[in-house]
Amino acid sequence: MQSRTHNCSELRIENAGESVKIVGWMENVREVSANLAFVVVRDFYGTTQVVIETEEQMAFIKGLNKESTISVEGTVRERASKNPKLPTGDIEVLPSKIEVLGRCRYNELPFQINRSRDADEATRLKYRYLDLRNPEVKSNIVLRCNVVSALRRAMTEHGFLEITTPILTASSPEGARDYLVPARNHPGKFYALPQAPQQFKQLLMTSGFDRYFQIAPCFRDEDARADRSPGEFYQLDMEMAFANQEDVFAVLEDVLPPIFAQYGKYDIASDAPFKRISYLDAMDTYGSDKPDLRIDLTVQDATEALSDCGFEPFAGNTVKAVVIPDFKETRKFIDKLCADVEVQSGNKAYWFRLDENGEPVGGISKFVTERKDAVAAALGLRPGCFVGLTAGKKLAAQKTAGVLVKMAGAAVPGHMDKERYEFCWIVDFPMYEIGEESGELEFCHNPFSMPNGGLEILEKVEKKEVDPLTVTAYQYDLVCNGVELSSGAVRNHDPEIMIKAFELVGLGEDDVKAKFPAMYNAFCYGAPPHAGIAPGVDRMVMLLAGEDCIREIIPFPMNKNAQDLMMNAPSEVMQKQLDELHIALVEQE
RNA sequence: GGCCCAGUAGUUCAGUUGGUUAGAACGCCAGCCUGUCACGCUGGAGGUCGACGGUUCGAGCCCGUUCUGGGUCGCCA
Repeated sequence: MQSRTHNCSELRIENAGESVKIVGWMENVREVSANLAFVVVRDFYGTTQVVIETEEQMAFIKGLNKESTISVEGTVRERASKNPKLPTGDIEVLPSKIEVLGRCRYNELPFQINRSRDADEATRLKYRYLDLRNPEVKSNIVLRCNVVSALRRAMTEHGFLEITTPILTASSPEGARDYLVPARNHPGKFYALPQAPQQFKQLLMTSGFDRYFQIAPCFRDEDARADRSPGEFYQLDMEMAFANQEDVFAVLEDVLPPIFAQYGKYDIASDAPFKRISYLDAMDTYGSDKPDLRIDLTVQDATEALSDCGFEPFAGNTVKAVVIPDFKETRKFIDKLCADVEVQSGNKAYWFRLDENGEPVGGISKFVTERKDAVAAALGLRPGCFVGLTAGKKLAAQKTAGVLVKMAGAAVPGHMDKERYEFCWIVDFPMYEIGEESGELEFCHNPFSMPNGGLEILEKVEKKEVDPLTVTAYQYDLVCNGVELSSGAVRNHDPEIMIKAFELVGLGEDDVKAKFPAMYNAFCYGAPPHAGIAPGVDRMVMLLAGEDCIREIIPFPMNKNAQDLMMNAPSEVMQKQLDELHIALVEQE
């Protein structure tokens, strides 16, 4: 006989009378009397009820712990009392033979399978193979498979070739901390795991491949966040030759909406073309370069109206305001909102309200009362308005206000249309910035991006005709519901412009050659203009699943400290291994 | 590395101003129950209150240190 004739979600009333064999985990036993019990068998596909009517079988089942795997041969029959809530609720299997396939040796599990999501996370991760038995947990992994498969299909249909690039490669001088791999045959030298296939894909373009993509593993040794797993993650990495920003946008605007519509928790996704917002506008209006366009609140400037009002934290600072009309929430609600903003942003938020007569009340209202008419005019206030305020250097005030917008949007009723996916492109990122530590001009993002204006604009900067801080790059982010899904750029494929871009930050041709030898050399042999982007697969699946924590959509996640509690990684290794790799450990202080 | 939150039964949690034997639900074990499906009923076992130190006649509760986990800032070309 076959190992099974049907899976656990297949049998229906039409199968009544058939001889079948099902296999799966013994999820539950409902013992109704001394010689009547119901056994729920669960496999990947669903559950099927097995009815126990003989004393012999009853004794056998009672000797088994739940979560053991069993096979059941028997006859399908119509249930005496049906369960309309289950697909297989009309039938049950009357067994002729029950076998144990894998005994569960424990009658108590670390957590109950169907409630594993409530359990302590460290325990879930240690027993991830049990956690994943929970259909609710498993479904996110299934979703991930479906999304990756759909992305592959769509990219292939758009003429992209999937090409794999090396995992063991060279350490890159800039960017995140690398994961290093000691080279056994080269004492003192190291490979690095790629932070992204960035240089390889640009080299593919230079090699004459026209459209490349890859579901690429990326490795960065940086600390975790709720939406950022430590160590490793996946990107839908893509690059197009002879392409500009619009070409890249067109591909993703074609590929993503159908996938979001089909696999997303919410049915509505933005139509193409997605809204485009310049970086500076995004920071001014939303206090964030990843705005959540489902929220209707925005940031206003209140520096002129309030910086000299006598409230110490505002003095000499930029002040930003988030106004919420017809505000009905309690003092307790406001305090929690401000506390949450502080935790999230690292900066304090302040507030006052206008009562029904338009008088400032609560929070810092005593600093506002004298100038209430001017403030109301500047911010467009009406009686009943709540005014959230942030202050600091311009960027800090903006970012804190941005956090306030997102938190208030989510918490105050009526300001967020949650059940949808709102995409936007953030464009025109600045090419340069003044580094906070160095005080010198530095690259804002990566140095591979083409400046808007090309060589000409850089020469003008050199001649002091143009402020370098006003130069923008063909650098863009794709944002969905306040999540940075993706970052990309039109690349700088011209060695001359590359050198000029480096010269402006005090570097030169030698630095370009030293830092990116392969790419620089390759570009000297005739490179196509090219552009690309790399949407994060994990973040995308997180959005589609409606999960707030990245670990929920990763099959075997690490904890926040980059440990795999199930595999016990990282772990110590044998001295022999260290010797082979020419590694000597020193005592840490 | 900084800051915030949490740690009490196998699991999720409650625990009053510091005061008798630390409770509930689920799970587990036993008994009962002939159509359950979150089965039901009765009973039972199960605790170094994360660890260490302190204050006190007395600490799950207060103080200090520390460990673990999560969140966040820094970091993430």
